[in-house]
Amino acid sequence: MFTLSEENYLKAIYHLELGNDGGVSTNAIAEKLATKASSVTDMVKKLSEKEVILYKKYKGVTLTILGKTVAANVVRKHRLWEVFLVEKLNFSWHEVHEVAEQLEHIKSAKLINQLDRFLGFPTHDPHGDPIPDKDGNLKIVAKSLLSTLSKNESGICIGVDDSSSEFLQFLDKKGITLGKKITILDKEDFDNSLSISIGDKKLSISNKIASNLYIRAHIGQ
Amino acid sequence: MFTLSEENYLKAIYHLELGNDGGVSTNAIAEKLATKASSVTDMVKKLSEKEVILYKKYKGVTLTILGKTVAANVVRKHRLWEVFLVEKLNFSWHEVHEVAEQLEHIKSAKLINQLDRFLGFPTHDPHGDPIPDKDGNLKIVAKSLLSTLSKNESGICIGVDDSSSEFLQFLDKKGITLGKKITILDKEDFDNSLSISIGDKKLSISNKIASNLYIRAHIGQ
DNA sequence: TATTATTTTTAGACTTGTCTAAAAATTTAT
DNA sequence: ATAAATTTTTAGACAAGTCTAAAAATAATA
Repeated sequence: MFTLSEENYLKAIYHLELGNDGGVSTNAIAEKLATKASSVTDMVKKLSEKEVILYKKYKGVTLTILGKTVAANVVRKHRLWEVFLVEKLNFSWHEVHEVAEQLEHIKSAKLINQLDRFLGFPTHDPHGDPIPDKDGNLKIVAKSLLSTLSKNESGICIGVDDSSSEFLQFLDKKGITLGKKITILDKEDFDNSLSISIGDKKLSISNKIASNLYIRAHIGQ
Repeated sequence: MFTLSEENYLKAIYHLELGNDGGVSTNAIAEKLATKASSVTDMVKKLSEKEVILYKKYKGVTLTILGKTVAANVVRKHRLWEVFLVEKLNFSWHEVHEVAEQLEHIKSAKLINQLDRFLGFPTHDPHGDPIPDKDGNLKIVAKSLLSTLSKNESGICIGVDDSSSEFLQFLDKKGITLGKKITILDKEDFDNSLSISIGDKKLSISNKIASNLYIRAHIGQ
């Protein structure tokens, strides 16, 4: 069994490993968890003894199979709860993270299995991130940034890169939500801003926005 | 804001105050929380400084208005989650306590308000205990122990006194659940056991069982 | 490659919540 | 009302998780 703190470390390392291939540095973990490098060193020794990570002094860490499973399970719980909050309790997608951070640590296999069933076995959370299955495997969907599409191409909005509360609230305001079809009407060369159609609306978005929206390719009109 | 441990102490004191009128003793709290009296003394000092309890050395404690509100809110969350687990996730009433003990500490006003709405503003948990409202008030329903009814009287099963897992599982097995109408068919003088009808079944129960079942009076047949 | 800069670890301290053992206060019983 | 039993508090210790400051290792640079 793992403490709340241990679970948070494992989750942080899990996310960092997905980004950078190879070992995860002490400083990277410290930054992600808003803690100090010395605290990370302490915890990393403990997790190493529990055989959920491999650790060599000064060489960073990697998750073991066991560690990956534990971490993926925390992520699974986090994302299932996010679905619950949005689908059943009418939370907006920018409000769910903080609460899911707490709910992800509730310990009960039956709870999470029944929640999964209750929600209809969702595969993605409200931000478009995949929900690991019971064994920690996740279904990767080929996705591109909206900014990489060309004029007249279109796709379905399936996720965000930046999931900060500010960005999500911005998208809400513009009416950009998961599952909507987006078509590139025009691209401006001088600032790479885009004219797009979404639903029955047309709007103009900056390249920065377009570089934070993931799109699944969509054939046909 | 209160820590998990502080919330558990407040909840224990809250429950003990409902039982015994007057101050709650250090030992009573220690027993309820399965901890040592010395630990209770430490925590009680801290809670006293936070002005949620009144504490005089050697004289036991009582909750302040603030303390009562905080405690009732934890109980409210506990019981709402229990309803959720039973009504939405198909838990049995004997399985909910352990999970609700964890869920009751999740901090989010929106979460609990929306959960309340989602569940249809329930007034009682799956064991028949009242759910405090947002201000900590609870609706007391006049109730009697089944063992106090006379022959040919009947009532609706509205709760249990002993909510141990074993007792609840026993009731499940016998088909005794909340909301069912129970009629006393006969009382045996020598051991105070009862013949009752519940639903379309007849069964015999000991006095011990009958002294752990709460009944709301039910006029007419 | 020698020196500087950065990263990581160690050493020691602090907080929270707990414990044991002993002292003090209160209650009970003779 | 005094002694015995019980309850409660104090004093000191411990584990988990964190911190600061300093030392050690690694990486970068001239």
